Amino acid sequence: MNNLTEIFKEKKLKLTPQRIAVYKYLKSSKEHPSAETIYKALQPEYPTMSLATVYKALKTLVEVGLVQELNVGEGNFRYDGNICNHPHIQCLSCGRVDDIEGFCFTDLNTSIKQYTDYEVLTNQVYFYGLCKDCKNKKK
Amino acid sequence: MNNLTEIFKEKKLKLTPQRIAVYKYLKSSKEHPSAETIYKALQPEYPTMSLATVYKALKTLVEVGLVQELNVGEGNFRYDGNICNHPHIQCLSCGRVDDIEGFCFTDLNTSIKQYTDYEVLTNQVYFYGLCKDCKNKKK
DNA sequence: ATACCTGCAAAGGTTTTGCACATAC
DNA sequence: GTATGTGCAAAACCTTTGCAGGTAT
Repeated sequence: MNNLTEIFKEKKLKLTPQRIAVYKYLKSSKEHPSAETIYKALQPEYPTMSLATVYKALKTLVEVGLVQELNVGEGNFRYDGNICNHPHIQCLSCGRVDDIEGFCFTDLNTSIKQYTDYEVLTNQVYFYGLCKDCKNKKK
Repeated sequence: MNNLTEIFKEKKLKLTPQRIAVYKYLKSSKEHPSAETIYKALQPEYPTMSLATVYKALKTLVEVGLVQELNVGEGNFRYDGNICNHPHIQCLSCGRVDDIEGFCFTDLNTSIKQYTDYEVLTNQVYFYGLCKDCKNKKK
């Protein structure tokens, strides 16, 4: 939350209730929600906020580096309030997306250098499988 | 090409000129084209083929495992005729997508097991950076 | 006071769908 | 001959945009 205030002040962006709400929601959630999901979740508390505003707030937050955009290949984007570089895993059965903690792939950028003539800057690693619940249901 | 014939026969799918053209194009290309790109590329030789048919052909090819779908986070899908599990890299400047060869991440599924309660099945690894051409242009 | 942001509605881009006709088997 | 696939147009999604009015600084 302090990050938000500082960075917005520094970049001369306005700290509106809508932007705060979106950021707060992302910081408190581990669900990697889509814009639509965020919009619906904030609806009760911010009934007048529009979906377009959610999209605009997300774009701004991504631009200033407070939030990261994920694309697990569903045809839409998801957002993550945790900006440190960590892999994600999606359940092929129920679609939920979880963080994988304790494993950092930043060093991969270095290991991959010898296999490409690109200047490697970042990476995204996605795993796919079956979550605990869906595994149990199958039994 | 033999794969295509065999698998389609086995799954009782029809081997139409359109499906063959899409598959052949993907096998011959290293560009990881989108549906639109494939459609335009095949236009001269198949002027009556519709974009919807390209989409349907791609869906079928992905379903039977002859082609893989990529999502580098552009808001659309790209397709790859090379189905073995390899990482991709996209240029943040010009948007091109290249294969990274000589590096296989299948063993990552095993190494990641201790960090998640999912049953890990597959993964997708994307790198982002600057390609040779764009690096040189900047100088 | 004013530059920036919101909310609405409309537009833009990608992918899917329904249906009549065509074609691979 | 029949089930499946194609081509067209329309629809369904997700995301962006333009603009008038509102608000944080």
